[in-house]
Amino acid sequence: MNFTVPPGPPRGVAFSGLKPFVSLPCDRCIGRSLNLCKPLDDARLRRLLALGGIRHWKRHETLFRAGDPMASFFKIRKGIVAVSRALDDGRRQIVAVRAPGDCVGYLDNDGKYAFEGEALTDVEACAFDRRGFDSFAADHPDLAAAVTEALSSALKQSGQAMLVLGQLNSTERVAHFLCEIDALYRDRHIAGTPLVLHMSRGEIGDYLGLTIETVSRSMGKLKKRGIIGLVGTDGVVVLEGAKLREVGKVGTAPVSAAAAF
Amino acid sequence: MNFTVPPGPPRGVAFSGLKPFVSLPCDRCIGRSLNLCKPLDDARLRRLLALGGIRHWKRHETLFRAGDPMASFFKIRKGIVAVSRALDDGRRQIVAVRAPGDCVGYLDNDGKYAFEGEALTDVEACAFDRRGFDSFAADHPDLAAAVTEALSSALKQSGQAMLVLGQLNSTERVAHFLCEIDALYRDRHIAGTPLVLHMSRGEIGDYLGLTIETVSRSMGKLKKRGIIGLVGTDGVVVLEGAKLREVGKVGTAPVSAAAAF
DNA sequence: CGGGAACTTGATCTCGGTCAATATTGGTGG
DNA sequence: CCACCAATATTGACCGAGATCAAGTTCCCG
Repeated sequence: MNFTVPPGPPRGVAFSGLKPFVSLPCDRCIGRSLNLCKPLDDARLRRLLALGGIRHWKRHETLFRAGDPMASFFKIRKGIVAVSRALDDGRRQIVAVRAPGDCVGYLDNDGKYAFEGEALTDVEACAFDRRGFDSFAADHPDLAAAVTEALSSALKQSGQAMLVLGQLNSTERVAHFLCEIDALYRDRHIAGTPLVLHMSRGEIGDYLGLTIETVSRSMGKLKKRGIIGLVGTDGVVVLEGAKLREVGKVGTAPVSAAAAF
Repeated sequence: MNFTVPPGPPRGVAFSGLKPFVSLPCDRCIGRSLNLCKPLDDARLRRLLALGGIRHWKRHETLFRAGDPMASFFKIRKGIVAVSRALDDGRRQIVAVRAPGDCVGYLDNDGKYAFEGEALTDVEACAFDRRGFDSFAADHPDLAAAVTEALSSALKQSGQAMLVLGQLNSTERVAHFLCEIDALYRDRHIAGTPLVLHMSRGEIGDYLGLTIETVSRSMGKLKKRGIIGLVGTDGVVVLEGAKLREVGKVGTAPVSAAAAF
């Protein structure tokens, strides 16, 4: 899979393909997801759409790789993406889990992707040429403000994540994680009962700075305490939401939508 | 100390007081620090300056408190500021260390500061009314782009910090910290020999998710290996920079200037 | 100098990592 | 639909890095 390949279908198809992208209530248009008050008008919409094309990835495929030259960033339409950073020796840290409406692959170091993006599920995303988008945003203050808002939101989340990694013990971390995912999926209307994590124990471990075994044991503790139930290998039923939030030290601050990374 | 008090001296004084802020080569004007290519022209400069006033804090004083209603954010002129987040039970995580040229107190949740800002040294900073700044930036695309750049930079740093907290062991973390501070102070031209940390072992611990004792022991290990020397309680001589970066898993990605938080 | 705060050092304990089975699970093909 | 199997998760035993508790020791600032 090579992300530098010209993205997806030809223009006409891309455009019609993008249509539900901006009209379906359950999905999110670029405007809404970036917290603009009003939808983009036709001319602006057309221009913006011309920048992007829809592409697909299967679970475990890479959307973008740290260090590779950046061409475009991605707005997730369907599926979950893990944004991560790795060391030479194999250790890796997932720094964010992103869902439909979010943008990923926006951050660069000197024209190279700063992080790695991996599909946690099958993913459908819209690729936007970074340069084109930036110059477009430069002419549209409200869009630029939306980008600022998204970045601010991501930065607040990162601060919270640092608190989790630096201060919480293993069970607290797992509880926090479950609350976070629950809130995220709820916000994007992809939550079901039970909650489907779409992440293996190993991936959760890479997010929380824990091993597979510790994640498993912490889940077990929460289950034994009657706070959650486990369904299969990927499903979680939150039985005692308040208790779970208490254990996970989840404050009242809401998860904000459409963060970039 | 109440940060909602009208900031600093009267207008005229504030303006003349701000003058060196934009002209001294060792300090940084708002334009340069935000990575604008050109200095702000006179009219814009005047307008922007009208928004801010200079204020001072002593070591350990609070610039802004999480949850308090946000009035203004702060651009550091002198000194070091720790941005942090705390739990009810006293645990706290320093999420960033900021230096002259950086902005702090920019992030809010629903009009309330999202983080806490504490002076690690005596601090001089320029307070800008957030609302006024935002509306000003809305009319000046290059300034908005600079804000985006600063936020992006901070977000990349946060990702790196998550890797440190989640994956590195105690000695690696301390080595990484020393490299980071060294690079930061160098970038802002406040580095000397030896390097003066301006942070107690406890503060370093709150930044790295370690205890005072572990920070001390890790420093001792690095000293015993001949990688650093310790001068007094706050001074560090980097004897083997390459080795230190290797231990701290410091990549080639540069520390970028003027991050916001 | 003198005294209090900060740092270092040592002894012990504990949580989470590591290594090693064992058990589930979910996907596949008969 | 069921049996099988490879992948994943769970569980157990043990170990070690870092936390905790407790003295010393150094440093800095009046």
